[in-house]
Amino acid sequence: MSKVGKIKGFSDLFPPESGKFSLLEAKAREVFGRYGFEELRTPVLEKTELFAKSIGEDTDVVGKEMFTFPDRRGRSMTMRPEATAGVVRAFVDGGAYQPGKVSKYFTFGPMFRYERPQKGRQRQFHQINAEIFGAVEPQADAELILMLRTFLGEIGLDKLAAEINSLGCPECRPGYRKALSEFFAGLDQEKLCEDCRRRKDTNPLRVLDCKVPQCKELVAEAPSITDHLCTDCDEHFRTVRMILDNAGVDYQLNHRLVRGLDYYQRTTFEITSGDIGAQTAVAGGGRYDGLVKTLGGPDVSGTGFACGMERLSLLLEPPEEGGLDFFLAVVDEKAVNQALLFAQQLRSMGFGGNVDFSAGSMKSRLRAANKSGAKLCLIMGGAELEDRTVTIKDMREGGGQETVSRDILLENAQRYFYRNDNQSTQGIR
RNA sequence: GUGGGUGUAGCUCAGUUGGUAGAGCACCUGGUUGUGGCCCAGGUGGUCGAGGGUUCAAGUCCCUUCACUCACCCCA
Repeated sequence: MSKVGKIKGFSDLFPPESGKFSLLEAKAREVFGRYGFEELRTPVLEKTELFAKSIGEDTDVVGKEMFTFPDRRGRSMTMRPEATAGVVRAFVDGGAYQPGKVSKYFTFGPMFRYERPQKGRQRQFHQINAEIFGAVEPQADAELILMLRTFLGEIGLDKLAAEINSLGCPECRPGYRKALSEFFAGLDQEKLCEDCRRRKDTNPLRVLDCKVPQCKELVAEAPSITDHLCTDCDEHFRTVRMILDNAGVDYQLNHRLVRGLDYYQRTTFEITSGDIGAQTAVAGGGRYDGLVKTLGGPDVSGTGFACGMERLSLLLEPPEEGGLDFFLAVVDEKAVNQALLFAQQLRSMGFGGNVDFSAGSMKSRLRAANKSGAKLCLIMGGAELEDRTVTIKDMREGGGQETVSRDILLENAQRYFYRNDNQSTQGIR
C-alpha cells in the first residue's frame, strides 16, 4: 500500500514541537489579558472579496498567494492569508462597534498562503494577532508595541531587534511616492537590479527594501518618508517614539520599512531575528485607519500586529515535560484487567499514568517503566493478584520499594506520589 | 513561477576507480528464581525515492519523474 503523504507546505506538529505552540498560546492569553484584550475566534474560510478589498487587489498576497477556490455553488472562497481582514469583518458583522468605545481583541490560528515553502515559511502557518479598534491616539500604537515586547520577553526572547517607521496617510503619502518616483527616474537605470527596474513603477516603496547590495547603495540617497509626513502624521509618529523612548524600548528607525498589505498607514513596526533563516520577521504590524470603513463599517480607526508562531518557535527551546505519576507494569497477563481498573481509580483521583497492557518479563517491564519517565512503577503480577496488593517501586534517584494493599495506596496516594518532591503542591488537583 | 542542494534501516548518515549494502542511535531478547538506568552479548529491520537506459554486472554512470530542503520573488 502506498502512503498518502501530506500536502506540500502543511506540517504535522509532534511533541516537543507542539509543546512550544501550546506555550506560545498560553503566554499570549496571559499577557494580552493583562492589557485588556479579549479573545475573538473567526473562520478560516472567508469570501474572496474580503481580502481583495482589504489587502489590495494588486498585492502579491492577493494576486498570487491565496488558496482560492469555488465552493459547491460556484462562489469564490479563500482560506484566510492573514487575520486582520477577518477580524475587521467580524467586528463589523457582529455589531461590536459602539461610538466612543475602544475594542481590543486577540486571536490565533492557522493562515494560508500559496508560496514555495522554505525555512520559517509554510503554506499553512500560524499567527497570534492583536487588534485595537476605536483608538486614534498614538498611545494605542505604543501600547501594542509595549505589549508585544512584554510577550516576547516573557517567552524568553528579549534580545530581538525592533524597527519602526511611519508610512504617512492618504494626505501625505502620494506626495512622497511622487518624490520617490522622481528620484528613481533620475538614476542610471542600468545600476538597478532587474526586479527594481520593474518595482520602481509598480510599487516604488518596495525598491527601498531590495537586498541587492548595489540597489541598497543607490537607495541610501533616496528621499525618506519621514521627511514628507504631514503635520498630523509627524505629530503622531513623534508621540509614538517619545513613549517608546520613555519606556526604555530599544528600537531603530527604519525609513525603508515597508508593509506588503495596502491597508497600513502611519505607524508600522517589525520585530526581526537574524537566527531563523532568510525570513527574518517574527512579528509585524501597524495602523490601518480606514480599513473598517472600507469593509462597510463605521469610520473607526484600527491598529494591530501579528506574530508568526513558526518563526517564534524556531527561537524557543521546547518546554520541559513533567513525567507521569505512575507506570503500571503488568508482570502476569492475568492481572491486566485488575491493573486497568486500579489505574482508573488513580486517574479519577487526579494522578496520571500509563498501563502496560502487554505483560512481559520483569526486566522488560521495568525498562519500559524507566523509559516512560514516570515517578513510580506500580507492579502487578501473580503475587499481587492473589492478595489485592501492589508493589510500589520509586523510580527516582535513591527510591525504595514496598508492597502494600491497594486500598492503602489509594488512601495515602499523595504521600506515595510526592514524598520526595519539593513541588508537592502540584499533587493537589 | 525561478535557481541551488539532497533522497541508502524508524532517526542521523557512511558506501572507495561500477562487482548485487554498513555504522551509530532507537527498538526487541538475553546476561538463571519477579527488579529499571550503566555495561556486555545477540537479534529484528532496507524492492538504496520512482521509472527507463548503458553494462556480463548499477546505490555508484546517463535520461525522465517525484519528494524534501534552502534561496529568490514576497511576507509573519
